[in-house]
Amino acid sequence: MHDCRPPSRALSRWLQNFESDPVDGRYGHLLLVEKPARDSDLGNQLRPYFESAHRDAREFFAGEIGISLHPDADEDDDASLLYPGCLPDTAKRGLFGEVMAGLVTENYEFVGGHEWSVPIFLFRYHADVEKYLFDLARDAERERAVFGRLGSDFIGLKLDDRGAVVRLIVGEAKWRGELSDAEVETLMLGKWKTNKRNGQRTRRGGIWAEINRDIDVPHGVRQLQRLLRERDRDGHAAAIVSMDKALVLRNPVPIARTNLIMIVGNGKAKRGEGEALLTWETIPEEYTSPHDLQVVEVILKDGEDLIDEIYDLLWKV
DNA sequence: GAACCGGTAACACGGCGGAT
DNA sequence: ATCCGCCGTGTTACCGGTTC
Repeated sequence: MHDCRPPSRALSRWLQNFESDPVDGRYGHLLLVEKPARDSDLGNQLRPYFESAHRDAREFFAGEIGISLHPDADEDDDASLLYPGCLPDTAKRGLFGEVMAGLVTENYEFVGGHEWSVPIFLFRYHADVEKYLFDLARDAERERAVFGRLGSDFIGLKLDDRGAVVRLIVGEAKWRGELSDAEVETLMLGKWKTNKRNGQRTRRGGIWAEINRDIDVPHGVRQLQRLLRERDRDGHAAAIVSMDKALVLRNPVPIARTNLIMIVGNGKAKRGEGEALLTWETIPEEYTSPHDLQVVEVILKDGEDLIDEIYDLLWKV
């Protein structure tokens, strides 16, 4: 289980927050900007949280692929094959965004003031990672791109005092090396596509489209429930039951939901002080879902260096 | 019904050319 | 010279349509 508290003090030293009042009680916007001087020890301060977030998947993949996690396993080579450090850079960037989504959810106050908990991360369901690791373990030369996780990137829960789930937070996390205006627009609205027949250009996909059409109880909830059942059946008995009620096909019991959009990356060169990527004064007009919306933007400088540093540190002595 | 083709989806980076 | 917008690259899986 994921049991590491977010490193609050490290976060407040690292990031400056620009918080704005919720709009209509249902839209929250939080801008987090990296402060000029990054603490040289920051990687170490974030490391326990990242290890906690990836622990389930690491154990799971090691078992599936047939690699021992034991330190004196006598096969030093195995260390280089271990999740998540062995993944290609692009995959690590994506993972970083997803872990950060959990980190900010647990650490900052979001729209509605709910208290969120992230019992476990869903990284083991990153099906293509498993295949990548399997191939890599048998052919060290093997290098290729890793296909992204399908479905929602991140699920968090709000539990009542009996431990039942009363609200979900469903997150979509994106990393981009350069958060230019065009890049953000593409991210939110989708890529330009040209219709071959009439030559018309339209945008397709994007975060807005994805989040607007997402089903109320996404597949990630089933995955989360399976994980809880396997890892901590007794500790989360009430949560498992309440998720069952929401997941049945006939007459499901609805669970309130908050959507989270998490954009993390390097700021564009000509970024103004406190400048946000998305509007915060009003609910973005592209958003049509009835659920509450929380946007978090994390603006870094040379974020790749930090990501590489963190993932190099994980599970190293 | 099986086998094939092309297109789309998801993830992110790299490079080109034009604008500042 | 630098920044920015746009398009192409690589990967797996699944969709619909066409052909045998």
